[in-house]
Amino acid sequence: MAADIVILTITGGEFRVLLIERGKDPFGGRLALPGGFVEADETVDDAAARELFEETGFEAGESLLERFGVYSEPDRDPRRRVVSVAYTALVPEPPQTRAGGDAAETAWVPVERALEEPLAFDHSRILGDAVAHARRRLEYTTAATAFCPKEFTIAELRRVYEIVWRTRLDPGNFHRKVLRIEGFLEPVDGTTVRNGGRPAALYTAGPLEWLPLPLSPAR
Amino acid sequence: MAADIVILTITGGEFRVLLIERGKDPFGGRLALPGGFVEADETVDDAAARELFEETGFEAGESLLERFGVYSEPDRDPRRRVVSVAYTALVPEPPQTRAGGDAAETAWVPVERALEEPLAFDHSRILGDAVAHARRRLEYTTAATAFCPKEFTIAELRRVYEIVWRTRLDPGNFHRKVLRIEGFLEPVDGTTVRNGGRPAALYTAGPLEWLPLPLSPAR
DNA sequence: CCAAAAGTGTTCGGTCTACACCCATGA
DNA sequence: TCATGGGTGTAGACCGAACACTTTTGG
Repeated sequence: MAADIVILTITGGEFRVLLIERGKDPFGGRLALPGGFVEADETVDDAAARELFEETGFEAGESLLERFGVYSEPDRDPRRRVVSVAYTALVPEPPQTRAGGDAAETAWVPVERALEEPLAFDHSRILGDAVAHARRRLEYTTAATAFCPKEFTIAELRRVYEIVWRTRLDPGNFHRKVLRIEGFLEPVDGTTVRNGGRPAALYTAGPLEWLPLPLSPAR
Repeated sequence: MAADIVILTITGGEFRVLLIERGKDPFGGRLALPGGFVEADETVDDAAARELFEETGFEAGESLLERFGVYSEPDRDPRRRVVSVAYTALVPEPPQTRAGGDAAETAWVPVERALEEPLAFDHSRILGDAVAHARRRLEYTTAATAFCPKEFTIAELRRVYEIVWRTRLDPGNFHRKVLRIEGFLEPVDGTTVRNGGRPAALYTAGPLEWLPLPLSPAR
């Protein structure tokens, strides 16, 4: 039993995933997803949270950690049978990745590029499923706020959707649309000018999890 | 590694789940979800499909079989550690349950009642999660057609939503709403009067999986 | 003053709700 | 002919897209 984790973030205007360069065979030199075995006294969720912390320093509560798949083909690991539970973690900003633990090289790779590259094991398939899952989650749930810092502006939230969906959204309409959804955003005092222009109001994520209607580009 | 399966259907105007009375301890005499261990040469999905067939005679393709959870608390089975992957199967009509295999008693229990009753192991929690999952799936996907026979009328489909959501839907509006969603329903020749009144047109499920907008009761 | 980003107003067209009404069968 | 459920028409409320416009900052 193992937990593999697809850690996604947005930096430099790009949608990125954290990959590790494998040192040893099998697949030595290839990029792979972070992951590890489940210990005897922990749940699979615990193992995923532990793995996330080891790689990024984020506690589970500071990110959106969600199981999305189970990979159990008997020969997916050439050495022996390993059933893997796969998770996505949506994290706010790539704090410099800690080159600790396994001492392997880690890198935030743009998702587009990672999808083209052949990864170790069946990780290409897992990554593809994870990205599809994340895009759908943004559509139906409030998951997008997990990519933002604790306090964020509506425009920053909009940019998350624009980058993940590769679309353009009308700033004015988006503004009203998200504010009308009760429980999505909670206002906080203060404004910021960190994006230039007129000072923008700050918000935090509200308690709502499922959107009452999809936030998709159009109908 | 085990697969537990929450087999849901609609009969007699009620939302029901297939439960098995356990013969042996632990939890002898209690009701439990069907389930079994994963063999060395199969995937977890295979194990779930096999279990479904053993209990109901349905092939995986004739139902909507979906993984929705992983239960891995180290002490969830008092005998030894068992990590269980949980599935929902939405099936059309309860063909008489085959009292084969384990020779245990099986019963289609109304979901409301099953949720109140204490089940074996952590199966009450699994059932609760499964029902919540199924209700949400009906909202966002075309899953409801899995409860209908191969050819069904729009009113039959409407009744699925009404029963699972415990609501009333306007027949006329529902009719137009689902027909307008491209890929949801495909017309077939012929009509039926099996529900009385004016003959109703027949449809089959189309290729669409995710609805472009939630089919919820109202906004 | 200008550029840039935030946020508001307004118009137009489509969609949903509610409910009236017609249709096609069996009894 | 009536009861029953299938299906269509329609008016009004509501909502979303498009886009013009105002606001508030930094340079």
